[in-house]
Amino acid sequence: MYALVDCNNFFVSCERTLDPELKSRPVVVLSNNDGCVVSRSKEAKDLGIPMAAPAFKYKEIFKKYDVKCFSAKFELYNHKSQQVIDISTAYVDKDYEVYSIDELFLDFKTFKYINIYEYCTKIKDEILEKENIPVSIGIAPTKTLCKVANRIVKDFPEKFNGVYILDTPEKIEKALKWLNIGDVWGIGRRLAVKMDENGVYKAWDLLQKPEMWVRKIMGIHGVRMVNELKGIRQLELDAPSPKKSIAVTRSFMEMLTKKEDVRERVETFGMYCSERLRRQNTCCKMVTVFVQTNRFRKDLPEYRNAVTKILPNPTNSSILIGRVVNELFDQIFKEGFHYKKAGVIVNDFVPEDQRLINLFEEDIQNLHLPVMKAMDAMNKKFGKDKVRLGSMSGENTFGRKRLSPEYEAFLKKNTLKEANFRFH
DNA sequence: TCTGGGGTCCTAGGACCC
DNA sequence: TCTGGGGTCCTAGGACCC
Repeated sequence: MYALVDCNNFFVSCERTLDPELKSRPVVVLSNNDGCVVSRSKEAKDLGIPMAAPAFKYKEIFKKYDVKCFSAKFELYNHKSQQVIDISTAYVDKDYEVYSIDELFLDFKTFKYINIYEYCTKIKDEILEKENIPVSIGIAPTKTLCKVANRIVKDFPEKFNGVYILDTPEKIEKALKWLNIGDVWGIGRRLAVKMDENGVYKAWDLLQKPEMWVRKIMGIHGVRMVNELKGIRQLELDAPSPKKSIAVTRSFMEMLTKKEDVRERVETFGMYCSERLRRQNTCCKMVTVFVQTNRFRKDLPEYRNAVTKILPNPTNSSILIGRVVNELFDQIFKEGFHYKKAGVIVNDFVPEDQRLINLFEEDIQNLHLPVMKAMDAMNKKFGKDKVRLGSMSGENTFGRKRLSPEYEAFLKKNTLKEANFRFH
């Protein structure tokens, strides 16, 4: 059996660990620029605030019901995430997969004589007691069914007390006849529409369709999904793997019109990409830069463009990537537009020590690397962006509201102790 | 006035090889 | 009139996830 440990409205729960007053009140966490709702407490969900709701459209509701709003604090969430991972994985040794910032799978294949339900209840209780984070645990023979079990826990809180196990064909059938097809893991908006058009409303209905049909409509994913729902394992635990692409992209609080302002932003994004490359000891062979205007402002001229360069030599030097970013930026920037968003994406990675060097180009990556690593070490010790390149302003042009005293204290305590995290 | 950010995988089609 | 057969690699776009 697998178990899926899933933190309940994770970012909101993290906020509640800083301020117990928030308990049982409506709380939401907002994205960058305080633009969208990205986490909602149960009370906020009950008010009808949807996921990804633009905050400005819900101002009235926030005010009327005194919904507490917070800007996202990723240092905190990553830290809490690691605590939850540490507690959970102590129960299974090596058989786990960190699936996202708030979810992990545990594998109980080597546990023959324990009561998994009781065991998971202990995990849940320990996380709540030590970290003050409520979690739901779904147990089942396949990952996809774990998702179903987890859903059941969340939808019937008074009935299942945080843990549910799908361990018999009868329970599985009942669950699949209950679950809407759109809520199956792997069915997104597009597929949900197609399913509806073909009379597939519940997860169970999908199992009644011929394999050829599933294959045609959904591809190989669909065939695997059906088997997983039947309890036949198709998805194993994935080992942690280095990333295949890294992106740093931001919307700006205010639209930018000056070329040099936008340039400063993309250069900074390039440096963050370089830092993350060095953190996993890889170099990239491709760099992409994009810029775009505000797609919601139909009254202003729209422009979006992106350009990619294949590097002569793989690198993770902030200086070299910065140069490329500059060059690409000059190619696509056009005067006369109001820019709202920009980003840098790097991909096509090779390990730092296995680079193939172009015969005809000078290779200066190795000259830069010691300086870069020294910079990284200092920033790790003294805090993000303390040592930076001259082209970075060191200021974020996106807004984050004033931080609470509890959070300032948290940051201070954790400056020297970088949370060991990995974005999914 | 105000609309997030960061990933992965699959597939079809084109370019190219012998 | 008749126009092979079998591959690989790359890319863009679409779908999904959190």
